[in-house]
Amino acid sequence: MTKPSTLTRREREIMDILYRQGRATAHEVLEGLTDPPSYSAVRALLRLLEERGHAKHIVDGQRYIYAPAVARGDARKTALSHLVKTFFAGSTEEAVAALVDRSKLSRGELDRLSAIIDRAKKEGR
Amino acid sequence: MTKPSTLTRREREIMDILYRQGRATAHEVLEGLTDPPSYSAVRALLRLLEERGHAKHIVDGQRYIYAPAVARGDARKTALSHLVKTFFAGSTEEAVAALVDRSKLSRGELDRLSAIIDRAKKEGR
DNA sequence: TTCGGCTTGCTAAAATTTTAGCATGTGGGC
DNA sequence: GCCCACATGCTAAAATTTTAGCAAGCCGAA
Repeated sequence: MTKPSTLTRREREIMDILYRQGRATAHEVLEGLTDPPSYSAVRALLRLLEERGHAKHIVDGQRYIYAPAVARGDARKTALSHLVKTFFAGSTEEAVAALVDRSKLSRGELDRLSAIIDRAKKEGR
Repeated sequence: MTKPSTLTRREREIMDILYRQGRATAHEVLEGLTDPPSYSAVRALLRLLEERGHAKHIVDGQRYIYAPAVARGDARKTALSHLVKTFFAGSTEEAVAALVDRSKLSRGELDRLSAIIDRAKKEGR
C-alpha cells in the first residue's frame, strides 16, 4: 500500500522539472512549464514545495537554485515501484519487457542490457 | 515535451486504483483509497472522471463498474515514457538497469528477460 | 549616490477541487 | 403491494490550490 502522492497538480509539474533537470532557478522552472502562470506564482509554489519538504534550495549569489529534496536514486526507486505496481501488477519482468519493446534500442544498448542481466544472475547465484 | 497530466490529486489516486484493478465499483474504489472521503464524494469523482474522458463505465445490473478509458497498453506506454523522461534523462537502458537492480528477481525471471532481449536483438537485425 | 533590474517574501483574492447531503429510482423479500 | 437496502444524479458549500501584486533587499552601472 503506497501512500498516495501528496503533491498537487502544479506542484507535481514543478517537481517533474526539478527531477528532469536536477536543479533549476525559478525562471528555468517557469520556462519548463507548459501553460505557465506568472513568475510570481512559480516562486510561491517553489517556496511551498520547500516548506513541505519536497524541494530544497541553495543560494547562488543573489538567487535561489532549487533541487529535489530526495536523492535522485531514491526518487527513481519510488517512481519505479509505483509504476510497476500500478500498471504491471507488480511484475518487474513485464515492465522490462514493455520498456524494451517500447523504444527502438540500438544493438549496443541491447548488449549492455544483456550484460546487466547476466551480472544480476551471477550476483543472485 | 509531454503535456502535463491534467488529473487532480484525488482523480489520480482514483485512476491509479482503476489501472491497478482494471475495473472497480464505487465501493471498491472507496476501499482502495487511503484516507478516504465519503462514498458520495467518490461517486462524484468517478462521474467527473468519466465526463472528462478518463474513465468509462459499464452497467452491471443496478450498479456501475468503472474502468480506465484508455487501453491498458497505451496507459503503460504513456506512463513509462513519462517516467523514463523525467527520472532517467530519456535513457531506457538506465531505467531497465534500475528496474533489475531494484527487485530481487528469480533465476527464472532473469532468464526470461534475457530471452526478451535476445528476441529484440533478432528483430532489430 | 541614485537608478534600474534583478531577486525574494508575503498576502489576499480568484479559481478549482473536494466533499457531503438530499432527491430519486430500482429490485428483492416479506 | 410495500418497505428496505442499495444504487445513481445533482447541487452547493467547504477546503484547498493557484495566482497576481506589492514591499523590500541587493548589486552594478552611470
